[in-house]
Amino acid sequence: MKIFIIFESILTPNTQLMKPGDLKNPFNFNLDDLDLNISVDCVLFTVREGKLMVLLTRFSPDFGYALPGGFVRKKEDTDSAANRILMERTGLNHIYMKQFKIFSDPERFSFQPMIESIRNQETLQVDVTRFPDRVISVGYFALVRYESIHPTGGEYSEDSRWTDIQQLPDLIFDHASIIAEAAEALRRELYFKPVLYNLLPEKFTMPELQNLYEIILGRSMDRGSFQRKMIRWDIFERLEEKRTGVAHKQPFLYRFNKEKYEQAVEQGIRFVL
Amino acid sequence: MKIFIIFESILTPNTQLMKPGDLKNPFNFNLDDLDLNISVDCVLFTVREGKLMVLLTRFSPDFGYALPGGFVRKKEDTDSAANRILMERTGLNHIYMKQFKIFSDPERFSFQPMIESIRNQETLQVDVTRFPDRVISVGYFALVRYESIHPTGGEYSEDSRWTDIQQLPDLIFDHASIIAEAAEALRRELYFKPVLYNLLPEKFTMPELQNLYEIILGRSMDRGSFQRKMIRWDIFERLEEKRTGVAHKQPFLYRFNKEKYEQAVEQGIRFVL
DNA sequence: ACAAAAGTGTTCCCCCTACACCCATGC
DNA sequence: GCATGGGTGTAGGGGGAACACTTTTGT
Repeated sequence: MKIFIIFESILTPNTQLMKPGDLKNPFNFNLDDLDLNISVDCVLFTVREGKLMVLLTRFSPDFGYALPGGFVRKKEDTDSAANRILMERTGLNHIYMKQFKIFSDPERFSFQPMIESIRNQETLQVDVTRFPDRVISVGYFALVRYESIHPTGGEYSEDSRWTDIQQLPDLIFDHASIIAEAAEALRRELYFKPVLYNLLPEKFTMPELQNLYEIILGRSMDRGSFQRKMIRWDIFERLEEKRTGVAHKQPFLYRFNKEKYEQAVEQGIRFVL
Repeated sequence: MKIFIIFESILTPNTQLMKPGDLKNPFNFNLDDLDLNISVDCVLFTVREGKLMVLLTRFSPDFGYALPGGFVRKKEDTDSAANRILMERTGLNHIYMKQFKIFSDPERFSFQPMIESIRNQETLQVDVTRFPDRVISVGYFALVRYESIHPTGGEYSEDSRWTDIQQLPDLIFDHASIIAEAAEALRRELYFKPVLYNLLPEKFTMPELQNLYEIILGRSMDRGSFQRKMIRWDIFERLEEKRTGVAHKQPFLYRFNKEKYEQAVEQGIRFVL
C-alpha cells in the first residue's frame, strides 16, 4: 500500500505545495493524458545566507527528497510541461527556465517495483502494460527569489524546503546528479548572461549584486572592477535613492532595465565575467 | 505498401550508407529492442568550398530528405544511441557529438498514418498498440571532416549527401528547425571551445584555420590578431615544415595538440573568439 | 618584375586588475 | 572620533583592432 502512495505521489502534484486557487482542480488529471515515457525535473536555485540552495520536495516522510518534477502530458511539449509543473508545485509562473540536459540512462528509473506491488494487490485495478520500461527526464533550471517560494512561512508545507547545495540529503533516483549538472549549467550560463535578474529585488546595491555573483560562482571579485564592469554593461539604472540606515556611506540603488538588457543582447554584447 | 517501406526505413539503418563490415548484421534489429518513444537525430556539419554543409540522407527517392537518426534502444542511453546510429549510418566512430536540445512537440512526428496504412493491409502482422502517440527526439551535432564521409566517391550511395545549409531541400518532420537550432548551438560552442579540431586535417596553416572559423561563424577577422590569438592559446604546435607549391610566401604548418588543449581546459582557459 | 598571400611589427585604445584614497554614516 | 563599508582614482599590463611593412613564392 505504501508503494501505491509513492506511485500516486509521483503521478499527482503534491497538493500541499500549491497556493490555494492556483490550480482549479488538482485531482482532475487522468492517467490517459500523461506520457509516462517523459518526465521533467526542475532545479530551482536561490541564494540565501551566503549559500546556493535548491528546492527539494518530499512525497511523504517515509520517502526520500526529490526535485519538483512530473510527467509530461501527451499533448504537451516539455517546455510547457516544465512551466506547468513549476506552477503546480510552487505557484511560480513566467519564470525563465532553461533546458540543460536530458537524462536517459535505462536504469535511472523503473516502474517495475510498483508494477510488482500492484500485481500483488488484487484490489487495485491498474493496467500495468502501459508502464514504459524507461522514463527519460528533461532537466530544467532557474534562479528564483527566496521569498517567491517561501513567502513568510507556513503557507507551504514542510515537505518543500530549500537546501544548501553543499548539504544535500539522500535523493531519489538520479536527482543528485541532475542537481550537480544543473549547478554547472547555471554557472556556465552566468558567465555569459546575467540570468540572475529575476532573483534580484526590485532595487539593489552593487555590493549586493556582487555578493550574489560571488556566492553562485564561488569566487570573490574586486569591488571597483565589478562596479565599473556592471556600469559598462549598461543594463542597470542608477536611481536617485540611496540605501539608508546603514552604518557607513549610503550606497546607490540600482534597478535592472529589461529593455536595455534585451537591446544589449541583440547587439551581441557579451557579458563576460 | 509504400508507407510500410517508409516505416521500415525509419526503423532500420539505411544499409546503403554503411561501409561493408561496419555492422555485423544490419538486419538483426528487433522491434522489441527499440524504445519507440525516443529517437536521436544527428546534425553533422562540415565545411567545403567556403560553405557550411549538413549531411542529409534519404530513405527512397519518393521520400524527403532527413537527418541521419533513429530510435534509441530500450537498454541504451541517448549518448550511446547517437554514437551507434552515427556509426551505422556513416561508419564514423569516436566523434565528439554534443547533445544540444530535445524536440518534444506532440505534433512533430506521428505513427498514425503508418498505423492506418498497416491496419488496411491484412497481410501485415504488426501490433500497432505499441506505437506511441508522440516521439521525442534528442538533437546531437558534430563537426567532421568532409572526406570522412564522402571519401573519394561511390562508396556511399547517392542517398547520402552534403548540402549547403543555405540551400536545404524540403525535410521531413521538423528536421529543418533541428538543423537551424544545431547551427546556433555550433556557433555558440565555437565561441568558447575550439571544437573544430576534428574537422582539421593533420597539418594545417593558420589561414586555413582562420578560413574555417570565418565560414562557420559567418564573419571575417583580422589576420594578424587571429594568428597571435591562436598562438597564445598554445594548443597548436608549429611544425618545421611549410606548405610548398603556393605562389606566395610559404605558410607554416601547425598541428593540433590534444594534450595541450586538455591541459588548457583544465586550467580554465577561456577560448573567447 | 610582379602579384599574391603569409608573417610580423606598430600604434592605439579599451578593459581588467590591484590597490590606494576619500567619503558618508551610525554608534 | 572611529570603525565600517561604499565610491572613485590611478597605474600597470594584457590583449584586441587596424594597418603598414616585409618576406617569399610561382608565374
